[in-house]
Amino acid sequence: METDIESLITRGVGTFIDPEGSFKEKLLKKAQGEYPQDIVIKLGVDPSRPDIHLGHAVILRKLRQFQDVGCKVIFLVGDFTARIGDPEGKGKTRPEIEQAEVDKNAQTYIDQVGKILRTEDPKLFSWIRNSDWFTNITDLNLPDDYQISLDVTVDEKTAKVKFPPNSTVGKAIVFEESRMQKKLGTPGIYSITLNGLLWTLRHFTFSRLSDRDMFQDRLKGGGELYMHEMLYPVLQGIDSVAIARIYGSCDLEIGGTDQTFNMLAGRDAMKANKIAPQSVMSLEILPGLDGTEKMSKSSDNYIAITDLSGDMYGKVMSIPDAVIPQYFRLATYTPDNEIKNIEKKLGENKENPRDIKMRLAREIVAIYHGEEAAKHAEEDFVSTFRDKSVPKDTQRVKVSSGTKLVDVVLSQGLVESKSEFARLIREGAIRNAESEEVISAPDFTIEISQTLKIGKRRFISIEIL
RNA sequence: GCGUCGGUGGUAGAGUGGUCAAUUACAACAGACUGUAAAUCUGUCGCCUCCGGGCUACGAAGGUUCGAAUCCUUCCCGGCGCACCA
Repeated sequence: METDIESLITRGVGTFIDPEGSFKEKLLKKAQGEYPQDIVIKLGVDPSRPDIHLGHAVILRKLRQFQDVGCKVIFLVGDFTARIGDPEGKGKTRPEIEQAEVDKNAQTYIDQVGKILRTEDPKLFSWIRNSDWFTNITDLNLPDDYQISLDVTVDEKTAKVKFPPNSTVGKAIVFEESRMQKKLGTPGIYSITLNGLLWTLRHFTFSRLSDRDMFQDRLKGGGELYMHEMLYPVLQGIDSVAIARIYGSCDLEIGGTDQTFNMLAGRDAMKANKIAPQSVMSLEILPGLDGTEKMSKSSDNYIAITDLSGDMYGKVMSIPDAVIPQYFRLATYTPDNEIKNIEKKLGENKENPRDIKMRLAREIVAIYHGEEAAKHAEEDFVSTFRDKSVPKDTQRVKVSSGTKLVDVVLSQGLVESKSEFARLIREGAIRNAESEEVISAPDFTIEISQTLKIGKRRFISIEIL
């Protein structure tokens, strides 16, 4: 058990800040069933993230391991901070509507996360938005047609009383009803006021906040640094305070290495509010498919955890050999000594790196789609790319005889335009999958059922009605 | 607010009246090769086409001109400098 815990706090970890050693101690006790309180671990998440990829998964998988020891994971949806950070600066807040939106996003997010984390058990998982304590009654601005009513009982008779949405009472009702903390059954509602914010700010200094590398780079480059950007770390810190108030404690915050500064600010904010400061764990960043850039949606070099098993397998196979060990370390559950072994093999050039990568791909697919799917994906990959035959899950379409190939392929979304089709024809990229016979006629029509191949990875099996 | 420099295709970034669907690099796609969708080399890379050409596009809207990404006007957005306020 001790070694598991050790691996839990070292593997793939960039920095682990636990000055009092208290977190590790709690963890060890928890593992032995001797720590009755919750160990609360915070992860800040973006309110608008539809696609979770393996980069996020590094953190999620770590969290899952913490859950397995019995820790409670809190997703902190930074909807408020995202809103003020928004350069569009939509000052008006329409909480009910936005919250419905945020809730929906959070739900799809949590659904995806459910592949990794245990999200069903309230003892092990919970989530909350930070607008819950950062938004005040006066921030509300409700649409005029919004219906607000309250059951009022007088002399044992109950009636629904309607209120104008932007009246004080109307806002108060919405405010009260939209508190997530209330649903979590917390004893009191924690809310941050200007007073509270300033109190916390007394413990921060300008030099420390502007010390952040990112800020320094910008200042040196003659760029601007806005006040609200400087306050970001403080607000995130206050989130930790809020979590501690709502859930009893906030023992650890986890994030990517790029979040280290912000997470450390949380410690200061907590100390300022006389709360035991959280420990901080930052995890190594997983490189993307190109092997150099950080895996991210904007670089389009990511493997989404919702990717189909075949795509996922193929994408893993496309990573450069150099990052194989990193992927094993960060994206699989392969034991550490096993990884050392793999690194050794790669270094000695004894085993074909392709085979090692295939194992990597298989393990990664298995995490998200199961062993069975991983096996299938591998078989498909081998047959498609090594033996150059048709994959099993080829897209199928039925057309009547005489239909133009362009139309089929276009309507099936295999090419984006007729121009692209013409190009592919010119390049000799379209061929019969079995006979390898190249189709070179731009106006080729479908007369018999056949399976066609466009390039290396696009397949379509066409059947005559 | 004043001044100044900018806003170009998926991204970066040339182009400053016709030869511009727009140099180049990256990304992407295809072909060859291979150990894989790696690397490398070659090609393609707005849309439509009866393959003659047509249409749409260089922040937005107008204008000048035979002709505008390129010149003018207004507007929107961004960088930088200065000032005002505190």
